[in-house]
Amino acid sequence: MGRSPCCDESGLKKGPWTPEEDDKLIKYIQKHGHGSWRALPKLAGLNRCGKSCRLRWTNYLRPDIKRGKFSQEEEQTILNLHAILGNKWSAIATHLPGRTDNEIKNFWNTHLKKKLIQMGFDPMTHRPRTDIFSNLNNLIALANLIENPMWEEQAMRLQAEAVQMARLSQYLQYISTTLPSIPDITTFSLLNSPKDSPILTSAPSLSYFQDQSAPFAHLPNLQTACDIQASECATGKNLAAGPSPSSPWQMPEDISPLAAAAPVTETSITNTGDVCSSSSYGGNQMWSELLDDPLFNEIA
DNA sequence: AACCCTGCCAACCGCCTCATG
DNA sequence: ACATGAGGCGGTTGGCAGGGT
Repeated sequence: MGRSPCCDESGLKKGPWTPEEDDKLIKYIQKHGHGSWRALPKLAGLNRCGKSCRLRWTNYLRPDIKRGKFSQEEEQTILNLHAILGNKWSAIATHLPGRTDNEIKNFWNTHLKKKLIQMGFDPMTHRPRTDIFSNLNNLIALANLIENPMWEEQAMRLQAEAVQMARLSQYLQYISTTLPSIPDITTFSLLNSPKDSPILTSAPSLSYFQDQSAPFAHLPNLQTACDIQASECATGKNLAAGPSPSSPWQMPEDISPLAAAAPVTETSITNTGDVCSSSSYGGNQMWSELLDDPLFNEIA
């Protein structure tokens, strides 16, 4: 127990790594493997603590690391997994080959968290924020739309089309990527260590995804709303790529909520009375939550 | 040109878990 | 059962780069 003393040792170099140090570390590990990280710095001729070497290797020097911008797909996966796992960056990283937990954590903190907040979602719970200020834009948009039925009609139509495309995409993705492992619930169970997994501590059943306690249970169900048959997707078999169609994040690239972040608050509000409205950003449920919010009632 | 602000990301810190004796 | 060390993890920070004034 207790913290590792290695970094407290004086005389060891800290801060950014030089190319020479990188070179030494790479050459040593390529030749001998990392073995004991604690012993490695001495053996490799580095004036660093083992922890620093390990971090440098796992986060930067490892040959299988994928660098550069996160793809839309990766972004989607992170959102989906974060909704289930929370800040379990290492668990999330296992589903993004070539990405490190540190990189994902940074990406989350600098990009995705902000996007969720901008969209009116709580980045921790992935639920619509119900405080009045975070929904102020939604309220304003709603007020505008009430006075503009033409726009509403247009938006409803567009959104219905988008939802159909999303479902089709999910279905294709499901067929192409997940079909070989249909009975394999490990897609989900892998998301977490066994002791933490709600799946494994309860009966490992697909019914989990329909359970109200499931992470996405609070989110709108596209299937019932829009009468599109893709029930297979609803089982959440392709969770890493998209937990279930009930997730607001489960969208193809071109119409992902993030890609469409700006119009979302408006289009989703537009359809508050439409059967398809729940397909984005919480839809009816989001508004019922908002309207049920004591703060809202107090102001009203 | 100089300064300030903001965003980004590599690296560090401190705690936790696990393995071992 | 307990103590200890090593590795792993998530949160935080420091410094750089780029943009704005």
